[in-house]
Amino acid sequence: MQERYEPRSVEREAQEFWAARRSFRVTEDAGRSKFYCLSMFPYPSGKLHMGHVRNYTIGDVLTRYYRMRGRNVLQPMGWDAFGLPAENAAMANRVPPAKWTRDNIAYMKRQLQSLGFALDWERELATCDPSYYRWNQWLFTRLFRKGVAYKKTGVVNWDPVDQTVLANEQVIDGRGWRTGAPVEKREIPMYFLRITQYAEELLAALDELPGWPEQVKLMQKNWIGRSEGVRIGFEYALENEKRVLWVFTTRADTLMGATFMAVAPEHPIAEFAARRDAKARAFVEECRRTTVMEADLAQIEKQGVPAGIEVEHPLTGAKIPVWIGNYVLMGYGEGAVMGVPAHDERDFAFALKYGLEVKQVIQVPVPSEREEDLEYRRFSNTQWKPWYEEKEKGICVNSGKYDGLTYRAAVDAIAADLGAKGLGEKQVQWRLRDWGISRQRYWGCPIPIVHCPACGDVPVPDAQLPVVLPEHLVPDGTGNPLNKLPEFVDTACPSCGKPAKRETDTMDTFVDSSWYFARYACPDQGGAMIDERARYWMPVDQYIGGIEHAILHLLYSRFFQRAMIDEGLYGEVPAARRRTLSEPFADLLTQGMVLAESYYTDAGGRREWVNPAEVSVERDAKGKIVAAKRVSDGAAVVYDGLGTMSKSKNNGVDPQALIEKYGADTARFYTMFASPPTNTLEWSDESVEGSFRFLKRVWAYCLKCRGASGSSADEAARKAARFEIHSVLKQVNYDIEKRQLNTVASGAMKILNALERLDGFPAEAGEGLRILLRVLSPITPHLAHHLWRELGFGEDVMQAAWPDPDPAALAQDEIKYVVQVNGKTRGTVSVPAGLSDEQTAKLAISAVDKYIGGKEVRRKIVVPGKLVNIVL
RNA sequence: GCGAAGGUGGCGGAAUUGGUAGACGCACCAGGUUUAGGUCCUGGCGCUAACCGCGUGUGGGUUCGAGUCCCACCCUUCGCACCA
Repeated sequence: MQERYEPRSVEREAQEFWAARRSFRVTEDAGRSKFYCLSMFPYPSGKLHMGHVRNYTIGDVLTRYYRMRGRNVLQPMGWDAFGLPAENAAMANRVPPAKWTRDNIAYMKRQLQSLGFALDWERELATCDPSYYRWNQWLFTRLFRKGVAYKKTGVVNWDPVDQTVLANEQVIDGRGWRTGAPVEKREIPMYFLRITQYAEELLAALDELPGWPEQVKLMQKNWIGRSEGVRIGFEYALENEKRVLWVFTTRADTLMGATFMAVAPEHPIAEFAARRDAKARAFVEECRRTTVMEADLAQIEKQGVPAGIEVEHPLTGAKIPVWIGNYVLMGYGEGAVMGVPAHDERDFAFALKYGLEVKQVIQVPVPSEREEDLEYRRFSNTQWKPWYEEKEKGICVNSGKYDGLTYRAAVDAIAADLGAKGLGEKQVQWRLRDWGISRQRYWGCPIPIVHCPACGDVPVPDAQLPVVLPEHLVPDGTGNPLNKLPEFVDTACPSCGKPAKRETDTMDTFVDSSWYFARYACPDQGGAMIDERARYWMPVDQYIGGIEHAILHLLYSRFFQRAMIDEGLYGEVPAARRRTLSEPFADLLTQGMVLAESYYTDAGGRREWVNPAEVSVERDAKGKIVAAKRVSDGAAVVYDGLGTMSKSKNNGVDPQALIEKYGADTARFYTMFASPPTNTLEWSDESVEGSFRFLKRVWAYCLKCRGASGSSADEAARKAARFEIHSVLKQVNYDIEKRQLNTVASGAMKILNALERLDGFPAEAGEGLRILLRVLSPITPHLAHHLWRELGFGEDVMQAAWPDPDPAALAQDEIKYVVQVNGKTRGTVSVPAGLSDEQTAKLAISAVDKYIGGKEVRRKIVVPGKLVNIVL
């Protein structure tokens, strides 16, 4: 055994051992309980970052732990390989995206392997391979024929100079990121997936996902956004034709207070008004230009113009003016609202600006005296407070036959009356919209549709799949290069055989990642999307990834899983199994971000970012940071706080450099030890050093232990050491099940501390060391593997069973009690096991005699095995 | 604005059901080995001059006993945001 711990050779040797034995290959085994442990697959951006290391280490620790617990564990890896960065890199370097992507995959795969993850590489997949994406296409054609996929026009960001579609993140301050040209909204035909068909189920099933963080479930709930209300029709006449303007409201009880209508600028009425009236046209035009991002909308002042139309109140027959309002969203409800200024904050602001009537129809119990209500009172000449500032909904007033009704009763009555006239019904509205999957991009999965002048949009038949993406193209920033490739575009109609044009749009890359987890079960399956092996492995038992995917990726995957089940891809699924199988990820762990400090030098207002590794800090006697400077030249640097690692702030830590300096095991140990998995991790080079120091101490202890035997430790000391080690082990086993991996790492440290306190190497030391190496093996697998063999404990620590504490070791002859007087801790006392509470209390009183000082003992509280509280 | 999570030493963080607050580590201090430095080893380390004092964001409460439970408030972070 080497004197010094040399991670490089230890890790190479262990990795060769695993490779030679194909240690991580897994097959289906009906006789064993399966555990599918999955980390979100990476986008092959070039090289691994610390977030990857953290993510994959968490997954690997759990994988190795459950393996040692006897489960049949699958942990695969693959590549989310389509996407925009490859096109950008291609433009910058004039390299085809395919080559750039595959080079990156090769490099990052070596990095992952150097970290020693227990991955079954025989299941590796990349979404840019035709063998993978053909099944995107295959499923799409199925869904298209069923109507779950369909075509309609959708709004995109259009760069008029490059003649190309921009992603939201490519629009900066309303301008194209490359050209600086003002971005336009443009309507183009797109393909959609009818995720709304599953809205009800996707929402309801969230309540049956105990393994998901509440936060994520809530975000999904809000995203799906179910609300109950009433759809109300307002009749009007236009060009001698009777029409109805429909609105949706959750507050039908305020219908009697509607004094105007507001429609979205994209609403047919607005478009009609724009054709007829110059002012309306100008307003609609301006709205189209102003913004693409919906979030900005909230900041803009409410504005509108009259549409020149009046509608009829469905209950009173009163004439109500219609306005075009910039605050009305076309994409929600009917794209039109009834304006009830007295009881809606937005309607009120709008009415205030344009002098529209305010009519109170709800009475709220407690009048408000608050300052901000005064203006309102002056305006409306009433003595009450707008309902939206109240928690209660109030009762109807000024509402004729509805006066006195509460919210629920009023909504029911009004809905019934509207229903009788055919001008309203109760309705459930969803915020969730259908998923537009068309991307006017080259580096993605081609949408398998052929446009035929005679037959229309024809899905490509199975026999002609996959529609292979040509890989030699280099985009130049002026639109999708597929459009300029006649051999791709020009084809024959699969239906009639006449000349036709192939669709050149590709799919949103979220499609690729919505089912990859199922494909890992059977990546070699050439004849089907998935096979019976997916039935064995699905659902994923533990999914691990970033919170940034809390909504889209996870929601789309939940949708896809259901669509795939409904397509019969999992065969006949009994109802009970359907519930568990529909949710692709039974347990979800969202790991926190990796943060680092950033520093800059300030030379005349110009910041130069200095890498934290090049900064030395000065501390006072208590360890507080008082100053910082750059090591190379002593220049003073300014601390800029913690943030995500980024190139712009020059505060990144390169995993590769870390591995080269300390080894993979230190990188793994540190990322586990520094912080609980779900918290942010604040990077500290000194703390990395501390983790390395611990691994060196483990090595040194094993080195000493190896040749030695015998001990001067007495029986009590040996027993105490054994008690401590097994106590720590009990805690470790509890912690790992609850995914608190930082305390698992510190538990390993505690075991080593206990071993080092023990003189010599009695049998208890050997036992403790076996426990230590097994506890360490998921976190630092190379080190544990090497030492396990060096000490002759066995051939392969991974094959050893995970340790459980020995109840005999945890049994004590004497129990230490904490003694409190009046609730304050005043000492401890050792009590032989098996004494009565009364006897224990007597011993406790004698131990803290001087705090009692002859006063009367009024009560004695004994918590068995823990403490005694003497109340005077 | 709405929603969620969280405030514990100089720092990261521990503390199953209320039961010795600060485990484990970093930083810092002292000593030792080596000595050019680092490595390595030993000890100390919430505040306080000290205590039988004070301490888990602030103020109340429940309890023999509160970081943990209840009420009110303050602050931070994250998510959503004109969704009718």
